[in-house]
Amino acid sequence: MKLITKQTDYAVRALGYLSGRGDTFISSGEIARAENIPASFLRRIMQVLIKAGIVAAREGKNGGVRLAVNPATVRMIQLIELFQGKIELSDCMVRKDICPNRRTCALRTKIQQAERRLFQDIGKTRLSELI
Amino acid sequence: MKLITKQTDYAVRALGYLSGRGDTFISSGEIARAENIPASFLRRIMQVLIKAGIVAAREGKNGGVRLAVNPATVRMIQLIELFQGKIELSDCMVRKDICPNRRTCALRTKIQQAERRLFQDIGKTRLSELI
DNA sequence: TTAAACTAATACTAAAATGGTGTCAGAATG
DNA sequence: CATTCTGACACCATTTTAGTATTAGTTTAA
Repeated sequence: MKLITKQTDYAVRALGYLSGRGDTFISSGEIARAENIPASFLRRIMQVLIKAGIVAAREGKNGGVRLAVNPATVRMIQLIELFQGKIELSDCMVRKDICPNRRTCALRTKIQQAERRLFQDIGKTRLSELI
Repeated sequence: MKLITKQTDYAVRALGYLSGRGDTFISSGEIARAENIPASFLRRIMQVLIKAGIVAAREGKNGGVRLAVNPATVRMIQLIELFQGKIELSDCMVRKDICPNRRTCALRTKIQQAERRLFQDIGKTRLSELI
């Protein structure tokens, strides 16, 4: 059971790398080499970050990517949801039909409690705190 | 992203059912019907619980399963690890070679914090609290 | 003005995890 | 001895995750 997939992990590392490089555009290739991430995989990851507005891209030679926001405004929960989808915990919260005694399902309550905590802990952590 | 898979979910529901039935042996089939769980799937799940010593089985006609331990001693973390494996969070904690700057990896620290909390919240929850 | 170094977009494949089924054997019971 | 169970697996389908590749288009610099 993994809480953080490679995509999220790679994204954090790439963003960390970028945050140390100011305003200059860095190529995905350079990041991939430096952080030991498969290059084409990282490119796809970058495109997600670009569409999310977290990094900005510049095409062409000497192009690349750079942070588009202050690292203090990027939260782990945003990255996790971007690459792993919303935290669902268990189907019984999503597909309400499958749990016969849903109303009194105590597991559900417990799990929701845990969810709230998880949001507090890794969720609200800012990218700036990681670098 | 899911914290609880169906196997774990089914296991909890089955154990909940058993906990209301005292010392008599109940067939997997009956539990499956009552809790709306695919029968053969539940059978496989029960075998795991049996091997883990959480339920005891009796073969043959009028056989079945029953709780082998006090529900208060069964913790969610045990069930999660049984069916979903240990909580690993990210590879950078497991395969120490892949993260180049592991020593100062701040994500690692944060994630470990979250892990501890997660253990407290759903992990240490007792089966008896869920039923 | 063209080659080189980039991103954009997306299709594709491989591997692993998850969810679910089926079967054959053997034990207990009535 | 037929029925109702578990034991022990092998098998399959689907989804998720990881990773590769390809074609097109943009920018720059020689």
